[in-house]
Amino acid sequence: MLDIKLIREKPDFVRQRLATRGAGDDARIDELLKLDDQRRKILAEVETLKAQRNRVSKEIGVLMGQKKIAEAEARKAETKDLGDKIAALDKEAAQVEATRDALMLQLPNLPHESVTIGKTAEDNPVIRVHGEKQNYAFKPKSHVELCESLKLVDFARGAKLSGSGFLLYTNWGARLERALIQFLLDLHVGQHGYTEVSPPLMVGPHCLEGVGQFPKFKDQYYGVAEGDDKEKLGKLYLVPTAETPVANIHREEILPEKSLPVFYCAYTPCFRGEAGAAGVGTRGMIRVHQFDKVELIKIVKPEEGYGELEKMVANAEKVLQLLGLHYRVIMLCTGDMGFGSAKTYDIEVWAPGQGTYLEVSSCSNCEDFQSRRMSLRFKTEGGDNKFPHILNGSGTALARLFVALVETCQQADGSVLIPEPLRPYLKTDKIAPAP
RNA sequence: GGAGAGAUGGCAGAGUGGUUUAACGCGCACGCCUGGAAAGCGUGAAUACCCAAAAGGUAUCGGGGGUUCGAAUCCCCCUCUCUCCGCCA
Repeated sequence: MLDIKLIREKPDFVRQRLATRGAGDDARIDELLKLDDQRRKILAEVETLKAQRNRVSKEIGVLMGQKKIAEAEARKAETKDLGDKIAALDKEAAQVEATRDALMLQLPNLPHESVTIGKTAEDNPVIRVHGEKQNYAFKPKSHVELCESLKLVDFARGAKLSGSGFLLYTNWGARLERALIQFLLDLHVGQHGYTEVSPPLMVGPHCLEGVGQFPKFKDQYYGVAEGDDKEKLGKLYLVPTAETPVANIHREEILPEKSLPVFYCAYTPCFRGEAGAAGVGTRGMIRVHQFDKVELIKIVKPEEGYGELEKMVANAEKVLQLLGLHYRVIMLCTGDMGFGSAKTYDIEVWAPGQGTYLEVSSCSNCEDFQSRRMSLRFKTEGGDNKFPHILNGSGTALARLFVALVETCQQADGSVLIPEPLRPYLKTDKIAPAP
């Protein structure tokens, strides 16, 4: 959520920054300014009336204490209609405020000034490249072939259970997935200073709203567990990413300044509807409805936000470096960035069997956009309350890391050679076809 | 799932319709006192919003609604916590 004061004071600046995303939000800014003005006028009026009522009520109390009943009754009659006026204005103010707030929730974050202006993914600049595409003495197979021949994933039976886009990992495939999760958690917790958390996999709508996934992308997520009484319990949603529960851990809190920065690391499965997305339903593991991910979250002071973003990207890159995978880091241009982000880097790993780069990590600084939405603040030593920057990054997404790993490490004989750092976790150095 | 109890400031805890402007205490910050500290004394200290600012005002006693001139207090609904029973990985 943007700062209403910023919109009030610098509407042209806000309009101009929003325009770099490619959406015309001018009408909405105008509407917001109008509603904001209305609300303030009503408030000024109703608060004056309330002050008057409070004063009279107190006087009546004093008269009652002095047993001057007749006088008290007279004052009561005098102020009888004050309450009706107040109730009407209160209602009006609440309506205007609700409309204003609903509109506020729909406005995306302002891109940071360092972000490249652009429209689509083609405008995303490549920031750096690590390693290079390997040469194979044979034609590298796709992960689908490798998974079938090595019996790592049973695509057909996964689809039988839950439809296309759901994976049944089997035998060494299941073990590789588990080994990767463990490897990633140990790396970030042991080497990079994150604290591991294991959050609920279902969250209320307020958490999705807090990180900016609601209200705009409501049909992307799986709603479940409506409970006995739908009206009563409301809906819970399967987490689309660990960011949703973990970034919300300190919602509606005021943290002491000395408790910052907070670094969290969490493994969860991620559930996504992927409604209308290209590639769902095709074979393979590139785009699925459920995948595993290890997520990194940072809550930091505003002045540290962008420094910490660079470190977070480096933490995610370390994963690929240790596994010996070729990748590149790109910056998302203004038109391609997510709703809540002010600046985003994507890490794309090379998958030789696919002949493409796959996005395995997305690291964003949302600045105070999310902390405003969830009302998370910290108190400075000077006693001021401020909104911290909240950062999120994948470290990394698993299904695609799995793909890049088996495709990159495949051998001429059809086996997959396990990278050194992963061997203690998988307890083998090679996955070979059954004889 | 059943029964009961509860939710008040950083903590603890009074407060059953009107000087409550939320007592008393502990803890915290600052000041006085002191060689320095403790004790003692004094002052301050929540969150959001309105107002250009200051002064001031409004709201908030788990959340929402109601009664009333006036609600922490009375009524209704909800959420959460604790105890006991049942069920259960």
